Amino acid sequence: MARPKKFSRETVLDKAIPVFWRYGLAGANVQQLEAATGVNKSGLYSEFENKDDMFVEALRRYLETGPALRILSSRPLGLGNIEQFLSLAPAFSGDYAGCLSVNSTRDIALLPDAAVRLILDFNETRMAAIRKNVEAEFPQDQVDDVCNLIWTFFSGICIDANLKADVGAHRNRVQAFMRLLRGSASSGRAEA
Amino acid sequence: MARPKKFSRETVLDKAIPVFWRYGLAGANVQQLEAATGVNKSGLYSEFENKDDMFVEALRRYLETGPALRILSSRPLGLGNIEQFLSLAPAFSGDYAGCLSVNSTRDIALLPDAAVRLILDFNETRMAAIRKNVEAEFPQDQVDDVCNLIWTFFSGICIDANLKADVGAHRNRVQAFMRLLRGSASSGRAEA
DNA sequence: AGTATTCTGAACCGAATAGTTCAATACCCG
DNA sequence: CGGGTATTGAACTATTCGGTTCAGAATACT
Repeated sequence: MARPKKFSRETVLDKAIPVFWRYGLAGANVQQLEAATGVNKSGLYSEFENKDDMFVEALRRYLETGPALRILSSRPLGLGNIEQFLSLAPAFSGDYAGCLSVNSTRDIALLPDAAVRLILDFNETRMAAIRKNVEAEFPQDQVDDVCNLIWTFFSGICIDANLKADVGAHRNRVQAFMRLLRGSASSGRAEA
Repeated sequence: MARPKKFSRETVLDKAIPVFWRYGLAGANVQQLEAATGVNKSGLYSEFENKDDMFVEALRRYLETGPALRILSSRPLGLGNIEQFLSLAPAFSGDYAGCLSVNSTRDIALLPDAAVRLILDFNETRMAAIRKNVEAEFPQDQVDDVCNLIWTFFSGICIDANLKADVGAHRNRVQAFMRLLRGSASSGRAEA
């Protein structure tokens, strides 16, 4: 009957993600999005409202398909999951590293409301997932602090990844941080 | 003889800094810079080559006048300086928070070479200053790791500050991190 | 007042931008 | 083959952008 779709919304978004990742919403232009997705401007604008919409949908897909929540909810809960999260959630695949969501918090002043909401909402659910793992290993009165430390550390890793995507250095840093956390966990329980 | 200068290069840069800080190089436009500095476009372009140049000079001035190195080299060296650095270096003055340099590493793909060099160079000297303080309190084999932790934590703080500039939460996070560090320092020395 | 300098305002330019439109074509399937 | 949809290409608009130019106003000193 008819010609079938050559591209799916999802694959287009997957290819648009690295562009926004690297250049941000303001820094990315439609030509780059055409080149990266392999889809014509006409095609893009038939699938998305505008560049902002494209960005929001890319960010949504990024957050939905990313490994963070899956990693953080795997059993058993505990610092093992945190280590996995810190190791794997900031992607180090080929060209780009870090995290689109963390990068985007830097651009927060320029983002459409929908994107800001996505970021804030996901920050909450991600933090809740982190917390469940922390609660499994730390006394209650330390949980807040440890969660904040983990999140801050994660953000720092992601930003630094823009500068140099060095897998080895990344692993070392995560391990050093985990040693610190584990030391704190055991001494914390010893005190309790 | 002649009309004296109404604005100085330095005050203009000081007023331009928050604009780049908040919107980034790509996200800031000349109109915003005019409004923020109170200087006409003609005036700006008589003082600076172009927008890129304005950004580079703003970043340079930011790094030169910022408190980081001063804090980190005050005597005695040690974790006290680190705490001061983490507490004060990310500015929380009024509207804007975080750090222009950290924010700019997110935009690294769009920055002029001179800006990239500024960031990398200052990262090195800043890291060297951090290291001197760490060496005063940690056994040699832990120094690298601890330095990386501190820097990563700092970056994380700065990025998160774009989202919510909460002075109280900031202080709590720094203190929690310092507790962790101090615990590690004492146990590290005990082991040695 | 006269003069040298600073600064502004506004007009202007070319390039790049996001976004629209539509005719032409590629494609699949019955 | 032919009908119908997916996609492209290109032309086009409108806006914004960075950047230039320059005449004239503001200012301070002699």
